[in-house]
Amino acid sequence: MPATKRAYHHGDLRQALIDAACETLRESSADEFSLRALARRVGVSQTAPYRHFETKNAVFAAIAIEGFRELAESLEEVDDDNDDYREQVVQTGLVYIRWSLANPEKYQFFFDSSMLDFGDYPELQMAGMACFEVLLRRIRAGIAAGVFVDLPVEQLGGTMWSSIHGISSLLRGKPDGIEKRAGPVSTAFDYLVFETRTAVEQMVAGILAR
Amino acid sequence: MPATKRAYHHGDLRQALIDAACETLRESSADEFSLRALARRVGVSQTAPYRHFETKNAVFAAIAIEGFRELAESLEEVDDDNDDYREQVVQTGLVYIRWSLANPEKYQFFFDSSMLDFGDYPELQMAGMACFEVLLRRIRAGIAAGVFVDLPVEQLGGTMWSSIHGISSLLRGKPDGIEKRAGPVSTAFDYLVFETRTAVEQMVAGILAR
DNA sequence: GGTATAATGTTTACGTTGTCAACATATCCA
DNA sequence: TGGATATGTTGACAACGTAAACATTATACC
Repeated sequence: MPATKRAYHHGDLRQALIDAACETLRESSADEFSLRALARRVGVSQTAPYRHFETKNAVFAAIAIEGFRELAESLEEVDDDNDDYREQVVQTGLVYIRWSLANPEKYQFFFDSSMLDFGDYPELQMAGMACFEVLLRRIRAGIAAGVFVDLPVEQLGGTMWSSIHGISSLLRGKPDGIEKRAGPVSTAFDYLVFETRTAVEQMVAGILAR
Repeated sequence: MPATKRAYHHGDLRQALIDAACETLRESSADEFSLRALARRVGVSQTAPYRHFETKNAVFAAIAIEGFRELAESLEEVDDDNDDYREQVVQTGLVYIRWSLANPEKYQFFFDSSMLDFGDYPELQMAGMACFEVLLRRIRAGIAAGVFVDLPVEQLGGTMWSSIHGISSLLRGKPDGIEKRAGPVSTAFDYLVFETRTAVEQMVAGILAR
């Protein structure tokens, strides 16, 4: 199937829908998102999307899957060709947070069960696990090297992922850079200003061998 | 306005709507929530809710406000009439997590900007801040006592709140008790089993004076 | 190459939703 | 007591998710 547009058949409607959906979700919130408006935006009939997605939520699932894969790629780019496991995990956290803030339209579906039931999308589960594995791998190396406390990697991984996700979640919607950035998502919480890097370092400090 | 039901006027429709909405939200997800169904459930006409809430989202805001106040109450119940500030903060975290898991229908709105723009509801901002203040107060005491690192309380508070929220968020929807509990929200992540208390202790360890 | 069949698109239709306007009834205060 | 105000109902509208029936294009096999 060539990439050129045809009059009737689109060419790659599925990906076009995902891309347009992401654009829409950058402009307005997910609960105002409409499949019909998406179809209009792409220039197809209102039921055309149903040839590629079973339901509206399946579009969200596809976006989340794409997101997990892109995030995994970003996490892989962190240099782990050295012995500073502490710094590796700090960097992994910072890249995670940076990515989540740069791609909120995808990240919002990662852990929001009100929109998406992961159980309905096995591919989504796999993509999420693969992403998490990158973090686990680095923590595992750090445990083996005696840098982190000698507990099951799942325990330390759970602590770290929770913490990092917590920051991403609370910072969502904030406009400034992440080096110095307002706290929770609401403007009312703006008096709570903290440095992201320091926060991540404190989180990692919690799992260091003592 | 007496509490008895009248034929035409309800008595306390506003609270009845909030309560029924919470029940509904325990049974199904927020994106299937319908104002009309809510009205039906309470036994009033489909536009009656508009005498008490400007929009559907205002119902969510009211639920979140009620939630923040209840959570603040729970957090206050933690014993802080002692000098063990580390344990105080650990307990605060555990109570927070426990409450969030026991009241997911309210907690889901606390930081989900796709459902709720805090900027639209100043009362919601205030309620959230009041909640967070309880944690800040205990951290502040710990800093003064030299138990936690000497950094701005907003910094440590940000780290702790993010971390704790992260756990709550990832554990949402899990059925088991929190002492030993599966990880992220999806079943696919169930291989990631970690102990909540240990995780919170590790998080607090990250802000201890060294 | 020509044709059956599958893939992909459109039109039409239905029931539900959020919300507005107009109207009805109950409560409260002068 | 009566008029203002709070609170309820009825009816209407446009938008939505999605199913069914139909149209067009691509593909696979002879």
